This record gives sequence, structure tokens and C-alpha cells, in this order.
Amino acid sequence: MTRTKIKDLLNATDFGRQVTINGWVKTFRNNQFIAINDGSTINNIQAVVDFTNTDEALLKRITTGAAVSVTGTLVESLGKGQRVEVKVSQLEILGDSDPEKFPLQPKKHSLEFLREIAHLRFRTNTFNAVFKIRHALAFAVHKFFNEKGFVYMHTPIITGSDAEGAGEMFRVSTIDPDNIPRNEDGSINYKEDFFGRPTNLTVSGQLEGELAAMAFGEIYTFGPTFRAENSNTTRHLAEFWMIEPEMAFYDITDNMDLAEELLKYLIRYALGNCGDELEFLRNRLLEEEKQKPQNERSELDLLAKLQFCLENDFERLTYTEAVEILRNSKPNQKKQFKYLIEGWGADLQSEHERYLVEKHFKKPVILTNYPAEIKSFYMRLNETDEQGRRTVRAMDILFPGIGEIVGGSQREERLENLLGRMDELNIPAHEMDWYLDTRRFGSAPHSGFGLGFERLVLFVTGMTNIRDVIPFPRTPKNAEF
RNA sequence: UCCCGAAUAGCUCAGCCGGUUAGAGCAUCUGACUGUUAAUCAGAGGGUCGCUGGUUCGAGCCCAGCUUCGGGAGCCA
Repeated sequence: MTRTKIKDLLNATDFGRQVTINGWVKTFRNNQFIAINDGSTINNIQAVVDFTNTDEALLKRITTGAAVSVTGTLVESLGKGQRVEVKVSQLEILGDSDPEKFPLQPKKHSLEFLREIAHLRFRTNTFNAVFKIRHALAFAVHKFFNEKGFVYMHTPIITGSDAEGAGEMFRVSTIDPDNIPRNEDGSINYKEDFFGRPTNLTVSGQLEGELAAMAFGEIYTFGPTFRAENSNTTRHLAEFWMIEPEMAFYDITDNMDLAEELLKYLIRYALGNCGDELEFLRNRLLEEEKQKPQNERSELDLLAKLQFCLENDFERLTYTEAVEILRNSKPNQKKQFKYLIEGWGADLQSEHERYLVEKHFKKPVILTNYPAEIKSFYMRLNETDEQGRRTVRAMDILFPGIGEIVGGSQREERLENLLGRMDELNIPAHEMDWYLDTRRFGSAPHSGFGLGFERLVLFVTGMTNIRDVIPFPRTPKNAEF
């Protein structure tokens, strides 16, 4: 008999029919009730074994984690707590699971412990929910852009460009570290290397994305990105996934509109398609919050928080306006900030961003027009204002609990200005000739942004450590599995 | 990389002022029970107290270094 997925059975009403289900044992209670999960839903189905007529040796093998195949009759449950169950007529152990060795027990485990057994944590309810939502969000990203006519562009993962300026890079090389080819002056002879030149893992697909946007109009990338920064935080990974749309003829306002629309679309998609998973995570968070003192608990539960995000416009303000708010804020006046806001020009610290998002506006915030000095070379320069301040058309979207989830800008399309900025920041223009050609031949105003996929998953799932929303996290000193 | 904290049974933790035989709950095992919902009841087994060195009559506890983990900061997405 072909197997039926548990998801379909839990909604079925055609009682009396014979079904086969394959899955993994979550719990085995009272020598007769097996809770089975097959991954099709976060919910289990209960299979009832007639233990008086079943071989005792077989019953002993029904242990937490074992893979089983069960055939029986779909019936209305005789007990409370579930609507349907399967009355077992045939039970086969597909794969045993030694209960003395299987590390997952029918009890709560800490996320820290589960991180150590990341290869098995998929089998827990929490990670079942998290990775189902991750899948749904990834699918929705493509759905959104496809519906809008964007072209999905595969930018290279191995890049020959080392001037992207987005962070420290991982070197890609086949040179034997015990036998490094050298030039006469002692430097490494990259001509002997696989590509005949130094290469790295990409830190961003933006520059290549811009090339494609100058032909297709609207493109996006969605792929792995690598940063060799020694960052040890709950928001950073050495390998993460980033969504980077790049659009010709978009100014910074169009750019913000698109980013806000995308984020709301993705959240709405999760709410509409991951109800069971979000409900589970919502309750999980509520349980967790019970441990905390009253004043540290969040005002909204997970679903309400997501809903709130959909129903309200993101607050848009300039860096200059933000600095004014911060300068006059209580924590600044009372000198509670670690870094006090004195004047214009300094980069905002995360305590400032958190104040704006979580205390002042209490909703997502889009900050624009940062000082040119603290931003990248490719961002479009604004007119210098009366006070001589130079700003660029950057926009960062800050989310509560997450911080920066989107970073983007209108790009500098004027060749002279771009060359000037590259010169200021000591970026060798001759190595970027291919990029500069976009400005030489049919340059046009354009914009784009990067959305950190894991940070989005963090927000939607309510998880707090980025290592728990990617299957196998890569962080400094950790590349297990 | 910097600041703070932690590391004791499979898991989550307790362990007082340094004192001789290191505890609990859960899990596991054995038995009982048999419409359970993280079943329940009774009993049992289970420890290189992260590693290395030091102080001391005596170290899980004090000191130093290291490792790993967690929280925060910086960098950013």
C-alpha cells in the first residue's frame, strides 16, 4: 500500500479506510500509543497498538527516534487530545533507535545542546517549525520577484574582485600550503594558482547584479554569501544567504517602497502558509517568557508582532533627523548611552538603533541619507547642504530585536562622482573597469539593497540566535557537519 | 577581537566558609498498570566535577593558563 502523509490524514474524515504511514516515533506511551511524525506537518498522528496481541520483542523496539511503518484503519479517536488515530494492524520497524544512545528525549532540550547535535535537531518540533518557515520564506522570495517580472540572476560565488569592500573575504585557492609558489620578490605567485589570480568567496553579488540590471531592468540574486569577519554575535554568520535586488530607473524612494513591500509580502506569506508552525513557536516563546521578569516580557506575542508589522507603515526618516531625536532622548540627556550622541557625523551604535526602533517609534524604521564618510563608495552622493554636510542616498531598515535587516542605496550613476569616491577610499579603479563600464555606456539611475535572509527568518520565527535558523551554521571556530 | 559569565550523570541543574561516601528532577533499564497525551507508580544502574599546572594536611569549590559554550560590544546583512 502506498503511504499517506500524516498532514493529509489529520484532516481526513473517511474513517474505516486502510492507510499506511511511515515516520519516526516521537513518544510511545502506555505500551500502546505511538506518536508518529513524518515531517509533513509539525503535528503527530497517534497510532494505537493492540499490545496484547503484539510480540513483546517488537514492542520493545518502538523507541523514541525509531523509523516505523504502520498499516491500519483510520478511525475517530476514542481518547481526547486528537481527532483521528490509526488502529494498527501491521507494524514494521524500518530503523531501530537505541534509546540509551539516541540523544533526543521526550523532554525539553536547550537550544545550545541541540546546536551541538545539529544533524539531529531537525527532528525536534522547534526546528521542524523553523526550517519549514525558512523554506516557505525562500519560496515566497522567488514568488514575489517572479510576479513582479524580476530576473533571478546567479552572480558568482567565487569572485575575482577583491574591492567590494563589504568585509573580510575567504581566500579560494588550490595552492599547496606546504609548497607555496613564490615570485622573485618573495610574494605569492598567483599565476600558479587555479585561476591564475587571487580569488575569494563572494561577500555580495551587488556589483555583478548592477551589470545585469543595466540590461534586464530589474533583477535579484538570492544565494550564499561569505564574510571572514571574526564576528561572534547572535546576528552574524560567516556563511549566510542574502537577497539582493537591483533595479534600473529606481530612486531611493522606489527602493524603500520595494523593500517594505517585499518584507510585508514575506511576512504575510508566512502567516498565511505556516499557521501551525507559527502557532507552535508563539507558544514556545510564551513559555520561555514566563521565566522572565514582567518588565522584560514583550508586549506582543509572535503572531501579533508579525501582524502589527503588516498593518503599519515603516517609519522613514533621515540620519540627520534620527540624530536630533537621539540627541534629545532621555538616555542621551541622562548619559545612559555608552556612546553619547554629541553631534552630526558619527555612525549610530546598536544601542541608538535599538532606542529608535524599540523605544521611540516602536516599529520598523528606515533610515536614509547617511553621512558620506561612513558609507560605501557606490552610494549616490547628495548635494552638499548649507552646512557643508555631505550625505549619500543610503537606506537601512531596522527591525525590532534584529537591528539592520536591509542595507541598500541608490547607486552613484555618474562616472566622475564614482571615480572621485573610489579615489577617496583608495579603491583601485583599474581593477574595477568592468564595473565602471556600466557608467561609461548608457549609465542610468538605479538602486538596490541586500536583505539578510537569516535575519528575516529570525524575525518571523521569533528565534533569538541566528545559528538556530540556518541548518548548519558557520561561525568563527565552527564548521562542524 | 574586546568586556562579562559559565563548564558537575545522557539532558537541565544544586553542591553552604575548602573537610573525607558528589546530589535532585527528567531520560534510560527492570517490574506493575493498560485510552495514554512530556502517562502513572515502585525499584535499579549511571560521574576522569572541561583540560593543564599551582596553593593546601586536604580542592568540584581557591589561583594561573588554555579550550569550548553563552550574553553584550565592534564589523555588518
